Formats: sequence, structure tokens, C-alpha cells
Amino acid sequence: MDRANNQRDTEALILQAAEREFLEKGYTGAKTTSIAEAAGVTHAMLHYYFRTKDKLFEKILADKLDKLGEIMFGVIGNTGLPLRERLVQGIEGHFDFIAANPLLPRFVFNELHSLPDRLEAVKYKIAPLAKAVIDNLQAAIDENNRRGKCRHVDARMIVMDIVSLNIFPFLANPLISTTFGTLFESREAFLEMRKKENVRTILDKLRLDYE
Amino acid sequence: MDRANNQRDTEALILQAAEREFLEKGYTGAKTTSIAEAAGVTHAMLHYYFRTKDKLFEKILADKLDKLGEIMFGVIGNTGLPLRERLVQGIEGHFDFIAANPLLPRFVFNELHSLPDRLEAVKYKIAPLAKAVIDNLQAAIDENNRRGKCRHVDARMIVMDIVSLNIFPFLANPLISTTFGTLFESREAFLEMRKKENVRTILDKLRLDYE
DNA sequence: CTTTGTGCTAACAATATTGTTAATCATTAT
DNA sequence: ATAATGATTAACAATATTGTTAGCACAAAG
Repeated sequence: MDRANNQRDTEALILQAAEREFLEKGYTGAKTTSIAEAAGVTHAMLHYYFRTKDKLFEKILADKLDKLGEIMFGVIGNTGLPLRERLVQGIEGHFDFIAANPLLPRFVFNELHSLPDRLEAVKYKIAPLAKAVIDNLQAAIDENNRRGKCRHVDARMIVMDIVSLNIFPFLANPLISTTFGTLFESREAFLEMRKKENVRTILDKLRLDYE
Repeated sequence: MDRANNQRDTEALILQAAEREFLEKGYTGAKTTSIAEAAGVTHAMLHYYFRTKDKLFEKILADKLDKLGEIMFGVIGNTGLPLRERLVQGIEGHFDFIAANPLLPRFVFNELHSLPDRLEAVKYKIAPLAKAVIDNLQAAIDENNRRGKCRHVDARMIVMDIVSLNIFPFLANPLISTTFGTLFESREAFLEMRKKENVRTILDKLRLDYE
């Protein structure tokens, strides 16, 4: 037959299709019928497994917020390294993460904007991690500054700078492609260049480049 | 009666309501019935004046793309000033513009993502202006660099930096409010601080701060 | 006064979208 | 073998959403 999906993978197929649709079109743009069709099942199955569109969406959003938490948590780990290496790894790791999940920023911004209720989940899962990252970074900056190795700057601003710079190329992807289309060799080359540039911008701001 | 809108302002009322709805909820999230209700008219009037939801949306999007063009065009004007002042005015002007139109970036990113057809309008209206801004800036940077007044940097990267840094606080507004909620005195104070910080970041990158 | 045109309303229509349900199928346990 | 349980389907139902249409009101022009 044409179906290798015998028994229990239906739920997974729906989840995969739903993830793609929700990330691509957002909550209001995604249609349960379209999701079911993309998954290759009748739309009744979607309701059978997830009851409502909302419940299905919750699953996807929670999963995405978890991913967001993971990347932040990963940055905290590299505490043993000197500040410069921590920053390079952190910034490039963050950039690569977004490159691997290019639709994630727009999705999160959109859905948190239209459903302020979800902010509770952020408040208790993301905010503490963000605070840990910032406190960690601020301590390292302060210590380096005491030794005359870098400027004294607000870690909150640095984190905001990094996220701003790294996210933009993916948010504005269509705009950049058409506006700078001919000005860069390829999309991959541009992204690699931009990643290095963002690292340079931050190190530069801290005056950590020449030590 | 309760309607001071006698004859010909109905069209304007619909446009205003449509602008709010489309910017807030996007094309798929906005509903013609809701727009009509917000405008205080029957939804038949919406079709009477604009035929379809698409046509109405086109009007709003075109209007917003025009606004986007205006701000870029405005930046080109200040050619007589020295580079430092041009940058400060350009960055702060751009920041203030977004602060006055905080929903615009998300709207543009979203709708251009879901309707790649619209990119033609961008290609012929926005891209040339962007190119003018960049060429202009690059010339000024090169000239200052020749005189040893600043570093030699790619103007495309600088423009991308500015837009990235300025847009983020408004895109991530709900996230920032909850994550940094208690860490800043007020939203206004934070925005003012962030604006100055972005100017500093760019001047710093060019090494234009101490001349 | 009538005619004409425009703005407007209410009701209708068509389709899209989400959700439900009764019946069927397959698999496993008894 | 049979009962039971869970997965699946097709059909139905309810509401939402977009769009249309016939006619009314009213002002301006003849």
C-alpha cells in the first residue's frame, strides 16, 4: 500500500505537519484541514489526538519555548573559558541555532504578541534563564574590567545587542534577499560573513579584541 | 443621533480601523466583520468601498511601504553635515520613527514573508532608496577614513546593524517587558536608554567617538 | 416635482473552518 | 473464537467569514 505509517505514528505525523504550518503561517494562518492534509490523514484524526486546534498549538508553542530555553541554558555552561572565548562561542552558537530554526523568532514574537496569556510560560521558563545568562556575563565583564582587560558595560545591553544582531538577518530574510540580492555572492556566504561581523561588533564594543 | 459621520468619512473610518486591525493581527488574523464593527459601519460598506479584503489590505500595505520609504528618504537629506552628526541624526530619527510606528516592522516582515509577490513593490520602491542610503554612507565613511578620522567599514553592515538594533526592542516588546520588567524603571526610560546605547554602539564601531 | 445617482442597510448566499459522531477496522487479550 | 479496546473513516453539524444583492433614503440636478 501507499502507507508505511501503520499504527502509532499518526500522532507524530500530525505534530510534524502542525509544527511546519504554525511556524510558517502562525496560529490564525494555519488551518486544521491543511495540517491534516499535509500529514496525510483526515482532519478528524487531528481532533481525535489533540481535541482542538488550540490544544495542538499549545503543544507546538511549548516545544518551541523549550528550544528557546535550551539554547540559553547551553550558553551558561561554558563558564570555565575566558570571557573572549565565551562570547565568541555564545554569539556563534546563538547565530547557528537561529540559522537552524530560522522561523522561530518570528513565530515567538507573533504568538506572544497576539496571546499575552502565554507570557506566563515565558515568565517562569525563559526569564530566569535570561537572568542567569546576564548575571553570569556581568560578573565576567566586571572581573575583566577590574583587571583593565575590557570596558565596563551593562551586560543586559550586550545580550540585547547580540540577540538583535543575530535575529535580524532571518527576520528580514525576504527583504534582504531582494534588496541586497546581487550585492552578496550567496545566502550562505552572507550569513557566514554576518555571523563573524556580529562577533566583531560585540568584542569591539567591549574593547576585547586586542588584549 | 450618535453618528457625526454623515456622508463621506465612512471610507476613512474603514481605512483607519483596517490599518489598526491589519497591523495588530496581520492579514489572516484580521476579519472584515471585525474591521467594520471597529469602524462602526456594516461590513457591507467595507465591500462597497473596497470590493474585497485583499484590495483593502493592498491599500494598507502600500501605505505602510510608503512610510518605510519616507524614513529612508529622510535620512539621505542630511548630506551637508559631518559623518558623526549624520549618523546620530539618522540613527535617532530611525529609532523615533519605529517608536511612533511600533507595529510596523512585524507587520512588514510577516506580510512579505507570507506573500512573496509583494516583494516586487519592495524591489522597486525600497531597494533603490536603501542603495542610495548605503552608497551615501559608504562615501562618507571612505572619505573620513582617508583622513584617518574613522575605521574603514562596510556601509551595508552598518545599516544592517542600525536597523537590527533599533527594531528589536519593539519586536520583542512583550518578551522584554516580562523578562526585564523589574530591571528598568519604565518603558520610556528603557527606550531612551536603548536609543542612546545604539548610537554609541555604531559610533564605537566606526571609532568616531573620540575625534 | 421628478429623476438620478450615491451612500447605505438588511438580508441572503457560498464557502471555509472547526468540531462531532456513529460506524468500521484491526489488533490484542481472554 | 470472541470480546474489548483503540485507531480510523466518512458523513454530518455549527459557526465564522467573505462576498452579493435588492431595495431604501436622501440630496442634488433637471
